[in-house]
Amino acid sequence: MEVSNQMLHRPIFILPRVSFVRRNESFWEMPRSQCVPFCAEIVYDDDGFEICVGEVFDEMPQRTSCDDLKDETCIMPLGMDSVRKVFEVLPRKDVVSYNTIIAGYAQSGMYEDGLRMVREMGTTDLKPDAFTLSSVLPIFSEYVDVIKGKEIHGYAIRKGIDSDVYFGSSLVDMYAKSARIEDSERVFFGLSRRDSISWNSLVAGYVQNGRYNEALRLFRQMVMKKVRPGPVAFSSVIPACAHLATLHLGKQLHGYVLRGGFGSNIFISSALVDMYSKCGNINAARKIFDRMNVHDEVSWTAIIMGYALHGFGHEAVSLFEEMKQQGVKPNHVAFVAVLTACSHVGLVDEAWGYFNSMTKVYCLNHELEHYAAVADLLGRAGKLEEAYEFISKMRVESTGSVWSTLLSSCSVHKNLELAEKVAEKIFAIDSENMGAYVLMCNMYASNGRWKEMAKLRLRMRKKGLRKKPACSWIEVKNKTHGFVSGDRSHPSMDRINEFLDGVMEQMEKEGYVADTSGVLHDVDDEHKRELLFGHSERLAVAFGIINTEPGTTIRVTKNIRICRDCHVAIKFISKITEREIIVRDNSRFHHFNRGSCSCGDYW
DNA sequence: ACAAACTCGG
Repeated sequence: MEVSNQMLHRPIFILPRVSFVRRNESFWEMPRSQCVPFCAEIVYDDDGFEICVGEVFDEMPQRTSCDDLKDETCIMPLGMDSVRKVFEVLPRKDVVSYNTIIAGYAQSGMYEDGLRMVREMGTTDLKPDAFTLSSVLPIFSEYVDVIKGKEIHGYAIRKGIDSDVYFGSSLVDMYAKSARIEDSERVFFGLSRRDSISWNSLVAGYVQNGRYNEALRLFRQMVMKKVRPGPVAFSSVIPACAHLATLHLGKQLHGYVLRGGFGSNIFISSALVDMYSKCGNINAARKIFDRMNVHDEVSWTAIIMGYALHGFGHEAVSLFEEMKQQGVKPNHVAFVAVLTACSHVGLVDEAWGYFNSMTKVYCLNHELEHYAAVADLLGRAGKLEEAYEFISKMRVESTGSVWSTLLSSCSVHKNLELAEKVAEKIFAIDSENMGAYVLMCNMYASNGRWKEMAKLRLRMRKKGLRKKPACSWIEVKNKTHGFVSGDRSHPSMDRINEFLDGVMEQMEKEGYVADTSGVLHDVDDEHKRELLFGHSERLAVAFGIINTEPGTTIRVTKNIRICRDCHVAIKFISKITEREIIVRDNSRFHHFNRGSCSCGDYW
């Protein structure tokens, strides 16, 4: 097989950072009888985590020793060279000895050698069996070579070994890693026997393809079928909670993990750190991080990114320094995290230092993500021209998305002239970039340039592009409620409006003036204000307040950036109702408390 | 045979 450089550096699938929990598909809306809780809630105190006893305690997995052993015992593996020497002097080679050496090569990442052995095996009378093929398939998952993978699948069908459990799991994984999740499903549901690894393969596959709801649903099915999830299952499924920002599910999984005795597994702990921070609880994330025995670059990155997301850039930067001090070498993801942290608080000089140290000290290439982070940083800091120059001179091919960040900065800093220039760049690369159309429409609207706006809208319509609705969601009593901007179909709509009207009066007394500049429509101010009041984040916040005890923290997640006026309004609401309100938009958290926001209005 | 972190924009 020919392996080009490009194949080795295959692109990672680009997945949405936040997914909306589809109302009809979320499984926590299943009838109570079908709903087996993973365990009771976690309780926090100063000493750490306590678990309440749940109703299905007896069903919980007991501590499995092998996982903990792996971390503590040091087994010196034989190098592949020695294995090869032993293999070569074998007087009689059979399928088993071939399988052993092929698996050895595949697991040590020596793919070419592995494949060579398969070919060599073909020249003898020996025929590859299910074990051979399960070792070979991961090679093609790694290369995302679905054509080769399918050849093997076909061969297995002819040999009648395609329903083998071992082989089936590799096959599910191979299709999933090649972004063909439907094929994974087909294979999985066609298996005559499934073990915990086959279940895990599909759960992990769903997560890798951004199908988080499906992943959670399958995980639940697995638990209900009494297939006990092991450590690998948890490290696959917890990220799904992180992406969906479903804190209560994540907490339940955490409880399950502790009971199963997987608490010291570094994969799971890192996933939990990430989950808690993405769900808005940075303190819990820190607590788990501090309790870990060892930290690798992944766990450091998770906590650094967590602080970055929450706007604590200085904390993030000092953790990055601490990581280096402890001898953990930052990789390119760690740099993405620290640059993001700088960008969220405007640490321009520090960011340049890190950006330059990547190539000069750590021999890491600047990748698109790093350029994007710096471009974003410059844009947010108002250095629009500098950002423009920077992106133009990038040493990787620029994408519409990097320009989009700048376009957004132009809109924040109200620079229409540059915005038009940037928008043209975007449309040249990607003529169907929705974000750019929407932002430009917004900018024309706020400048009262209705004619240009109408022209742009016509262009959009001709291309058949439609604006994706903004939506927000909130968990109340273990149920997720979604709100779409302007959508009045929620059963509690009357109470929500009543609440908002009441709070509005007080807000105006305290000096709130609606900022209607962000409203896209050419309508009078009164109507604009009404539109603002239909914004999804406001509906979700209001719903949360009227349905929870006084003093409860409100956590809302939104699929796009929080609107400027809503940001002001929620500050007032937090003061008037004496609530802490945490809004997660697509790029960060806003902690509203006593009339101010943790972002310091820098976003 | 299955596992953790990844920028920005709408």
